[in-house]
Amino acid sequence: MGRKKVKLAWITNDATRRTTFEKRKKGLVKKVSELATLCGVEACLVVYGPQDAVEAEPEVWPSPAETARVATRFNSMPEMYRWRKMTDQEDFLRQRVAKLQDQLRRQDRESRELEVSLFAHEIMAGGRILDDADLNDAMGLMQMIDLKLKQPNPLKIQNMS
Amino acid sequence: MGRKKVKLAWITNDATRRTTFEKRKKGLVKKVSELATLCGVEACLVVYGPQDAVEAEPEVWPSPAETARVATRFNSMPEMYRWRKMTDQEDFLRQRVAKLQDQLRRQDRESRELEVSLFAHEIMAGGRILDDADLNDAMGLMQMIDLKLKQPNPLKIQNMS
DNA sequence: GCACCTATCTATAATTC
DNA sequence: TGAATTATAGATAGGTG
Repeated sequence: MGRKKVKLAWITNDATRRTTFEKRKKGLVKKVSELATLCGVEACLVVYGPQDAVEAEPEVWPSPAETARVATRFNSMPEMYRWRKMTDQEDFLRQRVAKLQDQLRRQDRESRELEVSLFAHEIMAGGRILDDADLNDAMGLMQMIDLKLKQPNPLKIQNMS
Repeated sequence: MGRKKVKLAWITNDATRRTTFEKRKKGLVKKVSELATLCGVEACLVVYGPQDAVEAEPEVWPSPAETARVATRFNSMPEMYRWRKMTDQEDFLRQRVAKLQDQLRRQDRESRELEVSLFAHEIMAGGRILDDADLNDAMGLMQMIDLKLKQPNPLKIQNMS
């Protein structure tokens, strides 16, 4: 995407490599955020600076808290590629959710998706004061979790962390 | 980058959104790998599929093992150190969140129930089955939310995981 | 739905200030 | 040294079979 085609190999020139790094890192963050927004999916990106750099802080998207959450979720699923099968319970939940999602789409799809995103982000990021309405959301979630806990669960997966 | 300029917002059309998701995810993986090669840096990318998808397998680069390593490295960093350089992303998130909060306030009781269900689904979609430890974590989260509710906004970011 | 196509839009390499 | 500028390579939205 520039004046010349670039060979896909380590850039030996220090200045060029550093410039390229900063430019592409920025573009990458933008792309990841776009994907998350456009498609409403969860994603995270971690880019460490050069090893020789004094500041070894990584560029992260989205916020570190969110990233840590996604990363933890990833790490806690050593057998993640076997999640095809699901319990009757989970199936039921998915059906219900699917139905709910249909309703969502009929009403106010856009805003609703954004709301869910907001709620998840906010709860995890913990960056602001939650109002009563939010508390209700959280309470509702807690009830659901609690309910699920109290039901027999035939497919118990170990959590590594 | 196509026939038309795309609005940076959730794509409502299911087919379009899915196509875009697959295309961009692929492009993103390529970009991340290029950055790592060209600049000799460590980086990782995790992209989850739509929450309503049955297969909850995330797209991961580099290999899952490598990603887990980078993610672990990230998670093991001291908290404050991690937060330092996130100003831009945080501001971005906050702006988005502020806008979303407005919409959130307009929701009626019924829609709230749907949101909670969807949020719960997001958790379930990860394939996790909550156990007692998870419940305790959630309870802790709730306490924290409650605390925040009763205190003036400290504008302090905290890690809840 | 999926693979391929290509007009356009973006990202960015090289260059300039 | 770094912030613009510009020319191109690259990514991709909408279309086709």
